[in-house]
Amino acid sequence: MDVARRSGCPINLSVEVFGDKWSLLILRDMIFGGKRHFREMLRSEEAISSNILADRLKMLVEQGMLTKADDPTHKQKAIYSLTEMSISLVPIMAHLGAWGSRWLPVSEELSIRAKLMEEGGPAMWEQFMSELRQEHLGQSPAAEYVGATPIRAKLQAAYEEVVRRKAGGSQAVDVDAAS
Amino acid sequence: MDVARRSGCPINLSVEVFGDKWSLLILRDMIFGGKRHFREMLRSEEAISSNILADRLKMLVEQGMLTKADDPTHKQKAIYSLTEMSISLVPIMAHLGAWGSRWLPVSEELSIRAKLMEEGGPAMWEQFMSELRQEHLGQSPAAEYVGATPIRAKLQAAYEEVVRRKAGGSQAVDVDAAS
DNA sequence: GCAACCGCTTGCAAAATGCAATTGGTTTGG
DNA sequence: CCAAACCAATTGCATTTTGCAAGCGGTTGC
Repeated sequence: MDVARRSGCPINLSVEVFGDKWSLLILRDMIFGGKRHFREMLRSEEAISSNILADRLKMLVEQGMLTKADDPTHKQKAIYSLTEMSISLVPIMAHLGAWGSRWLPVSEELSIRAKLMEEGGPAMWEQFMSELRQEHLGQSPAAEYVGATPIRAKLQAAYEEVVRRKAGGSQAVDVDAAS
Repeated sequence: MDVARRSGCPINLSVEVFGDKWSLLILRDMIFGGKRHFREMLRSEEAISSNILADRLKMLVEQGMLTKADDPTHKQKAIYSLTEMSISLVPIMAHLGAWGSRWLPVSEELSIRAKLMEEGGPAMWEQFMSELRQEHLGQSPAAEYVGATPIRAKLQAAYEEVVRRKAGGSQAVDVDAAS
C-alpha cells in the first residue's frame, strides 16, 4: 500500500490514485448511489468481492479521497464520507459517463444518469457537488439551491422511470436491489 | 484479451477500456507528446516495459481507440493513430490534468501543460482536437484555426520554458529525452 | 559490412486479483 | 432472552496480471 510516484505528471498521479478496475466504481456508488456503508458497496452492479472492497476503501482513505468514521447509530457500522478531493471528481465522472455513453455498449437504464448529467452541464454538476458537500462534509446548504430537487433524487427517479418502462409499465420493481 | 462487460454502466465500461495503470499514459503520450511509434512510446516518463506496451497497444487497437498502419518510410515501423474515440478523450484528459494538479504532488514542468489546458478551456480543447483529427485522421484543416499556433507546440514551448528556467536559464537542455 | 534501430516475444519471478468460507462481535425480532 | 440476521472485514488458496531482462529476425544508415 505504498505510494507509487512513477512520475510527477498529473495524469499519471491521478491514475495512481484511482486508475484501477474498482476505485472509480466505488466512488461512483458513493456519489451517484449515495452509498456510505461497506455492505451497501458490496452490492455493486459489478459484484466487487469483500477483500478487494476492503483493500480499496483503505487505500482511498489513505490517499485522502475518503474519510471513515463510526456510525453513532450502530457500533459495528463504519460510515465512509467523500472529501473535497473526491467530490471534485464529479465533472470527470460526468465527462466519463458521457464518453462511455457515446462510444460503448451501455444499457439504457444504467446510462440515463450519465445522459442527464451531460445535459445538465456544469451548472448541474455544481449543484450536485454542493449537495455532496452538505451530506459528506456537513456544510450548510448553499442559498442558491435551497428548495431545489436534489440532483441524486432526479437521477434516481429517471433511472426508476426507465426500469419501470422497460418492465412493461405496470410491474413492481425492486428498486433497492436494482439501484 | 476478451471483452469484460461486468455491467452496462458507462463509467464501468470506460474503466474497462482504459482503466488500468498504463493505457491512459500511452494515450497521453500520443495526444500531448505526438508519439506515433512503438520505440517512442517506450521512452515514457514512467518507463513502461515493452511487453506491457505491446499488450496495451494491441488491446487499444482491438477496442477501437487506435489504428495501426505500416510506415511507408520504414519497412519495420508501425504507425499508431488516434481515432475519433480516443481524440474525444481530450476534455477528460484536461479535467484529469487539472484535478491532478490541484490535489497531487505534481512537478512543475510536467504539470505546465495541464495548467495551460485548464486555462485554455473548451475552446482550446476544440482546437487541439481539430488538429489531432488532421494529424491522425487526415481531415482537412478547420478554417477557424488556419494560421493559429498548434496547441501541442504551445504546450511544448511552455514545458521547455519551465525546464530551461529551472535549470538556471543558461544551461543546455536535452529536450528530446525529457519530453 | 556493421552498428544502431525496428516492433515485438520469451522466460520467469513477483504481485494483484478473485472466490468462498469464516471471524468475532452487534443488533433485531419474537 | 435467545436465535437469526447483519456488521466490516479477514483468511487461505488458486488464478491472472504485471514487471524485468534478455533476445528475436529483420531493416536501415553510415
